[in-house]
Amino acid sequence: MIVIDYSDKRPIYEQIIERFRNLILSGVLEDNEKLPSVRALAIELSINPNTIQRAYSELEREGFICSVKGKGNFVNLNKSLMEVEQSRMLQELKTHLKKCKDFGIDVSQIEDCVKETFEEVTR
Amino acid sequence: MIVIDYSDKRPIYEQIIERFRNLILSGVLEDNEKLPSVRALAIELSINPNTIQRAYSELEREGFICSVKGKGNFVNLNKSLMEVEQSRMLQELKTHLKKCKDFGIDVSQIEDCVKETFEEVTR
Amino acid sequence: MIVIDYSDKRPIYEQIIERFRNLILSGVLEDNEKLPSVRALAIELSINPNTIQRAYSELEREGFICSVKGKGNFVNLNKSLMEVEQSRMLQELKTHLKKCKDFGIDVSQIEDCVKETFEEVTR
Amino acid sequence: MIVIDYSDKRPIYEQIIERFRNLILSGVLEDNEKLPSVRALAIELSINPNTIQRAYSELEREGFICSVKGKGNFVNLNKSLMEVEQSRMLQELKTHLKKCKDFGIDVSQIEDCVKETFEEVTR
DNA sequence: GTGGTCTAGACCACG
DNA sequence: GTGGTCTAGACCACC
Repeated sequence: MIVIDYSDKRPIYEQIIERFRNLILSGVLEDNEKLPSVRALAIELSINPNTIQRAYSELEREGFICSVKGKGNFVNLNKSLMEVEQSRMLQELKTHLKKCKDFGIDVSQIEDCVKETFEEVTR
Repeated sequence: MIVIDYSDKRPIYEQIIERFRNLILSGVLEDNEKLPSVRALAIELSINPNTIQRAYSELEREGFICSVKGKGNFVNLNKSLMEVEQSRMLQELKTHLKKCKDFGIDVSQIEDCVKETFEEVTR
Repeated sequence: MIVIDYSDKRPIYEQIIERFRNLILSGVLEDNEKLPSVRALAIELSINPNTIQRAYSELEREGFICSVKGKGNFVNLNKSLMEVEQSRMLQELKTHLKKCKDFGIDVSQIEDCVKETFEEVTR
Repeated sequence: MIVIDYSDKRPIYEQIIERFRNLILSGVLEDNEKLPSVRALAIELSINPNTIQRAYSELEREGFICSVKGKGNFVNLNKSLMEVEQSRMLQELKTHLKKCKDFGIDVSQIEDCVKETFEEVTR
């Protein structure tokens, strides 16, 4: 479920955070579903439990999961969170597009990209 | 011309690199144009000259500028470099679009974004 | 009567203790009134009976309830306990007010707060 | 400047956070002032640098300080932050007052408390 | 068993 | 010298 890319320059805990965020927002992990325990995941990924702990804490702070002492960590999906996240992504996309424009990339190339990505849905 | 954002978590030298790269690729800095000297820029931004030096070295390594001993650093724009950069950006865009799709963002919203950005060109 | 808030970071048993303390001190639960049995409450809240037991034990130790073997747990309201509790709350309030002052909050704002809260009594 | 209370049940890092928050919001630490370095403070308080680091990270996340790699941590006071914090405190106060009311504490006692606290200002 | 905190000590990137 | 990340191993409270 989770893969660590050691060639990635970002810290491990951040990779884990992003991965879970995606799994939750894309619906792979359902609401209230239990996440692997701190220790179990640490062993599975052969990394230190502290690193997992840190990732989970951050995810809880962001409202993606809910951690209950003695019980575990649970997915905490709520609509408003998804909306916030989506608008954040669109904002990022705009910045990116602006940069593409500045670099002289043509609209048609962008549109091809979009088509290509979203046609995969119909497959 | 160059602004440092201390709230930005990226290292200063990287901010400078990205800024120059953009200025060059977007055509604001013309081919063979002289860049500010290491010392002058360091004073202007009130940062360590080593940091500027590091940015310039990296830019030279990437082929964006050309450093001439005793004379200064000069923009070194060449076509193939631009093409490489453009294809890199499109690749990044694809990754981003894929993520948008996973998060349930609609194609129409993306298309609106694209239109919005590129209509600014005609203004 | 009792609600558990899993997003609350305090342990469950403490939430239960506080809730009962409030119910007793505010007079909702009358003197000598019988509390729900450990097992019944555990089932109702779908939590471990041990947790309820721990809360009841603590409440007994503090003198708020009285546990009678084979019969159940009963509210044990006595005047001195209320006075102790009230002075503790006033002490807490003072600490809080001190902090408000340090943060530059004006007296008038505090007074408005007080009025607002206690006017509700007359409704 | 910072004192750790080991009898306090809250974690050390939280005590440090709260202390700095107060020092900043009450104006003892001025804007852009440099905080003690992670290691220096750790030695001074004879605790682990990681614990200080955690406190500083949290303070940065909350927007109270700004940490710059290789330079240090700096106070980052902005008005909106203070307003948010003040309204948060008033909200807390309301909750507290509500509880006092429920426990049968008289308005006059509260008002005495308020007077007592704010008269100290004129001393 | 679970999560949460802390220590000790190491390594890295940055300025 | 600065902050940031990670590991190893420990202890605690909770359920």
